[in-house]
Amino acid sequence: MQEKSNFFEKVYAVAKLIPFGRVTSYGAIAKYLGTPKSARMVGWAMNSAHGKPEIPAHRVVNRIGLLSGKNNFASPTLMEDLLKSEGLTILEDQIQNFKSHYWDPTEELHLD
DNA sequence: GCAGTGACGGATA
DNA sequence: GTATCCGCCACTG
Repeated sequence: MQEKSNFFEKVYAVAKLIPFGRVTSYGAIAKYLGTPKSARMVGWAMNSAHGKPEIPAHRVVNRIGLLSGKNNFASPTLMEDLLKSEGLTILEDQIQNFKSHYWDPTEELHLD
């Protein structure tokens, strides 16, 4: 099948590469795709990721580690619950020590 | 077909 | 340092 949006496919690919206990930001993925300004589209892509359980959308948060999309999950507490299960600390819908768990695809994947 | 909106982010005032 | 605007691409109304 022809992918209507290659952008989404890339987002999914990166999201699935996020290691356990790590998190990244929409902008980081967008940047990896070469369109750092399209961070919104990354979030939109994650919205489509609902039908793709292999995509850890809960590991994708905004730039400050805020669970901005938790409301979009099956349950608003599912996102933080999953993150907590990965050893992360969530306080007021925000990842504590987010920077330490931050996973940048442009660095970890060694952009070639 | 046009306009508005969206799980964001950076820039400008 | 805080507040507001614009831009990005895709989807819905």
